Amino acid sequence: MVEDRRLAVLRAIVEDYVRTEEPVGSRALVERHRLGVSPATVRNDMAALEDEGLIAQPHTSAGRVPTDKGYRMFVDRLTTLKPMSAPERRAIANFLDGAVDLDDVVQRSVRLLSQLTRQVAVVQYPTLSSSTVRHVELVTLTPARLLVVLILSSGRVEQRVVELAEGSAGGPDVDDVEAGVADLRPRLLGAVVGKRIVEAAAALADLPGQVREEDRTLTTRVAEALGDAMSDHSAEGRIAVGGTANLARYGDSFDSAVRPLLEALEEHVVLLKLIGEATAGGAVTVRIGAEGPYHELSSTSVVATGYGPAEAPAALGIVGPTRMDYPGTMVAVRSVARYVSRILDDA
Amino acid sequence: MVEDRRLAVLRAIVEDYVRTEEPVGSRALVERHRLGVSPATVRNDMAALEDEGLIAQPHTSAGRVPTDKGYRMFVDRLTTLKPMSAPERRAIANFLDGAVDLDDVVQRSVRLLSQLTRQVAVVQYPTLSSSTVRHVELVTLTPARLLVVLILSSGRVEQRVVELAEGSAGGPDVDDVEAGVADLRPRLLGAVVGKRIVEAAAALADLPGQVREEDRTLTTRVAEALGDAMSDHSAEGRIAVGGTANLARYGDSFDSAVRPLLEALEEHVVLLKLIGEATAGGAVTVRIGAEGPYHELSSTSVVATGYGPAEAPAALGIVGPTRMDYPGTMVAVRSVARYVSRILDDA
DNA sequence: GATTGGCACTCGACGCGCGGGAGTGCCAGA
DNA sequence: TCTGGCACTCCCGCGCGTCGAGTGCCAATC
Repeated sequence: MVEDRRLAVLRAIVEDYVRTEEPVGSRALVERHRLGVSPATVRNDMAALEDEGLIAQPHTSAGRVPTDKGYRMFVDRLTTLKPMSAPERRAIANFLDGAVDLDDVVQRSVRLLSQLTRQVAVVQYPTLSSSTVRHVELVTLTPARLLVVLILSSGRVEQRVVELAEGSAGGPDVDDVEAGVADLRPRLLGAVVGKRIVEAAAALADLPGQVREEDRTLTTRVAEALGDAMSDHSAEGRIAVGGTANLARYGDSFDSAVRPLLEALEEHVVLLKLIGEATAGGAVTVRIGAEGPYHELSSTSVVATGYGPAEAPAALGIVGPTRMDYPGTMVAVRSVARYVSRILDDA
Repeated sequence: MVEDRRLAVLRAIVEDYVRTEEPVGSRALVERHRLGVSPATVRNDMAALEDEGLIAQPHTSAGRVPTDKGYRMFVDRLTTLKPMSAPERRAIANFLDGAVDLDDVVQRSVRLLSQLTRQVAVVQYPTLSSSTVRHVELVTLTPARLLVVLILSSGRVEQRVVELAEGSAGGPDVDDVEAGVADLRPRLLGAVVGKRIVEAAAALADLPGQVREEDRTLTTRVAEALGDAMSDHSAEGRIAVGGTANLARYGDSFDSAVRPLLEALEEHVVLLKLIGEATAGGAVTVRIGAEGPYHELSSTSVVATGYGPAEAPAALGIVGPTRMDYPGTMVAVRSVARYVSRILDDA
């Protein structure tokens, strides 16, 4: 009973503080939330909540502010995620359905997510480790230069340029190269098409032994380039960031909060780590304030989730101040992730 | 003589103000710049400069600050660009030489530029209107779905998925499609390979009439997709932005300066326009404060230049506060543009 | 035992007044 | 044309007093 009301008070404090950005006092609380008790009672509850470390006051005789622990409690115990309204869902679907290719899907997702949440959005490109090789194309640009194009089932295309000239003085003969390429092409396709990236990469190693002596250098170079392209983008996905303009809404605490965040946003590796923990399971993960390893980001929270195929999920989410609308943000993140997953399935 | 000294005073004011970020007074000026005259004389010069609108004082009895017009004069008449030192050049070369493909070149350029200038860097992807079609590849993903890959001489790769199923109830027959593709492939290559994008797009229009009746739908769809891919990225280049963290150094005037800038940075069209004026000629262009059409950006300057082939240059540059080190920034922009151009030539 | 009203207390926000000091403008003399 | 001197302006920082929101605690009440 009493315990219940205390949690209600906590919830009210979080909600008001998120809205007003100002410490909230006992009177304002009872006025806005019909708690059915007097300010004095709320004060007692507040004292108890403060003892538990869930709220704090910036200075004596100021209102209360939720601590990280308080937000955590709020998110874990006090949040019920309402599904989005039908019009909202339709808007999301419309926005994402216009995408023409994978790049576009990611770009649109970032944009959408940042607009929905009014925070900085981060979307990881789908990881490719589980995608398969759809096609490989060899194009001779010049006699001494070969373009290798790798097309994956995810729709992703990687390309590498292979130099053949170095070493031999005058560069190789045009016809030799063409002949070599013609010989190599079917073997290459046979070796890798349809396989998962890891397996395809392994199969590449055997290729040089299977071709004519004079094509060995060519084959080795091509295999290297392909292996490079495969490992490059299977290991860790690239990242798209959007909605940086929302940082301008960080009213106070600019230096302490925005500067390190701007730096983190450029360090894609850090970002990846931040949102990457969220890929497991279907749930939306929330990291609040200093809970993570980056103490510079102690006043920012991360709301993220995985999307895409269950066996190789990518991450997507937002980064914002600890003082944020968690329920709304979580719903938005979840919705976008679902729609993007669906689109990727269809593609 | 007198005129010369006045300009020297202006230069000194600009230099000091850029360094200290504070209005500069007559005494400090003579102390730091060995002008050979007394503060009183400098004061007279300052009054004259103020009459000409080149400097202003934030309030009575404060030091002077350059106006946009003052910066303009400084840039136009008082700036001699020193070439970068050998080690600096080598550092740039090293940094850019590691790039593996076009994307990487652009990414690295943005990064390099933002680090050199400590400003927000913007690099336009090379425009493709003048590049030629190197290769087109058709890959059947499923019987009802075809992947069209367009490879350009610039190293850029575009892809589109073509749906064949809609309309016909059960979807087309596998063999039919394969046959159609086999028939189409050589015609397609013959029609577009080696041509500039514009010409290739025109040639596409004639294709459907040249194939067998039963392949007409297929051909039309493919031609549409290719045309789409061509026009999409020939009209206006994409843009890469980096060094946003440098915005955190905007000491004062955060709301008035950083917010609109952050917004502009997300509007790539606006950015393109900002730096795009700079493509003509080899020179570095400087837009100072409100000289441009965007009055929200009245306290920011743009330093940009063209790079790449003379007949179809792309733009690259930085955006920063009007109070910036113009000579240093201009040299950095110029150097990076030159190196990138060279790399693109080689590739 | 929980709740409530009352009351003293704390402490930041705000407005005000007041030197100090940097910087200017102007003038007379060199 | 330059220079030293001098009066003037006005921002900045400081200290002070007031105000008010908010708390903590206690005794009374349900």
